[in-house]
Amino acid sequence: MLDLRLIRERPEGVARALATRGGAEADRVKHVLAADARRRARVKEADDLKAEHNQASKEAGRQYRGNIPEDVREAMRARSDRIKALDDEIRGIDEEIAQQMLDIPNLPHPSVPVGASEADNPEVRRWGTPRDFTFTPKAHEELGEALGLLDFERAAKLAKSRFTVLWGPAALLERALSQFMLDLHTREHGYTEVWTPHLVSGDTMLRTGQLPKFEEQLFKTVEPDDSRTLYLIPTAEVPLTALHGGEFLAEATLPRRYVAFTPCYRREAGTYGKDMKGMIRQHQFDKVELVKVTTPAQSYDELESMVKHAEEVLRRLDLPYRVVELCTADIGFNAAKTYDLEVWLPGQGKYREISSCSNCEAFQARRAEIRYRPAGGGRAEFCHTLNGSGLAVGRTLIAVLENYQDADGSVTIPQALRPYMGGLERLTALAQ
RNA sequence: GGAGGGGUGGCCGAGCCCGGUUGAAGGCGUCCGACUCGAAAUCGGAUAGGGGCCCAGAAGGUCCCUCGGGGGUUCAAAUCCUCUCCCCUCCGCCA
Repeated sequence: MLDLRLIRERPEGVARALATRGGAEADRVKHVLAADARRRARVKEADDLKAEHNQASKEAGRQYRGNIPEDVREAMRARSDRIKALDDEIRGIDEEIAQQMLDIPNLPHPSVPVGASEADNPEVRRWGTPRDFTFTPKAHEELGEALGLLDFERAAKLAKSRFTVLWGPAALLERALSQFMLDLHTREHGYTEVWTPHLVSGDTMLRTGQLPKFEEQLFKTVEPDDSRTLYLIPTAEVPLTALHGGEFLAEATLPRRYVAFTPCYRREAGTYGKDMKGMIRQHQFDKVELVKVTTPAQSYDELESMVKHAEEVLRRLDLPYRVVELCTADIGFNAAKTYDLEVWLPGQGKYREISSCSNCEAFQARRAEIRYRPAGGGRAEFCHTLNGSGLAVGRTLIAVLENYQDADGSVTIPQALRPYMGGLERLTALAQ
């Protein structure tokens, strides 16, 4: 959520910045502005009336000691009713404003390149050299199925498409990757590991910006009675960021650096036909997620280091990748600035997203009311929140399969993972 | 599922039976000052959040709202009624 005060003070600037994202949200600024003006007029009216009423009420109590004459009562009741009516009206306007505000995306940071589509995302750097294959590298789904390790048919039988069953060493590889990443981030990068609920309330989803706008992307529970429905998390960003919702953090305890391994559940509505083969785009996938809660002053330094932390995973696995900066048209709803990590997939012959690291500035903190108290005293301020994949485990598994495949269809296990796989050096066809 | 207890300011905790002078005692924490070479201890003071208006703005002033959330009673509600959410304890059940 944006700061309403900012909209009030610099409406054209906000509208202009929003327009670079390409959506129609800039128009909402006008509506908010108009509603806000109406609201303030009503609030003033109501407040004046309340001041009068409170004063009179106190005096009446003191003066009549409980025996208030009927005519005085009558007058007071009338005023009380008028106040109630005004409050109702204000509440209506508040809802109108909130509804608009909740759908307005974050403002891109001034450094974010203006662009019209993902084609305008500039490459920041590249690491590693794609391997020179002496044979035609296979796509992971072909490779995995041939080895009997990836099973899409049975997954579809169990659930539907966009699910995968991992057999034997592939399941182990998924687990090894997860643990490798967690160890790296907790032991070397200073993150605290957190285990959270995977089902969260609608309020939590609202706080981190998933609701109300992206409801169709979420899986949710169906409750037998009228009790609250819960949503399956689409990313651990949700529970990790909302962790400190409504809290005041001491500045000395910032930045908070959290890492969580969780499954992620996404409906992938509107992506029919996209990435239908293999396990690139799934309804369920594992991810090691990094989240930071910082002060505004250090949030952009923290973004740079977070990207480095995610990159380190790929470096240790010796997987070629590049870093791109998302342009205004491509950054997500919550983000002010985002870097994507794209790993080289020989089977597709291109770089594919494997991590996305964003600084959301105060956008989520304002929704979730995550504040900090400045060290030198003074009023509490909203924190800045950041999140990044470190990394998407399923896609990392794909990258390992494709980059480490050999001519005979087997796959070499990267050195860094062997300790996590009982010393296993190679994936070969699973006999069964 | 049954029975009971509770949700108050950054934190802890009183107030609720007997509605008004309590936006809220006390403690902790934090900040400022004194003392000190410095610190601790001690002493003095300050310290909820949000919103409106005045002010160019800050400072400051003033008013309004908020005692889990909604609704109600009342001139007046943290205090009474009601619905609801959450937490805790005991019993039962299940893992």
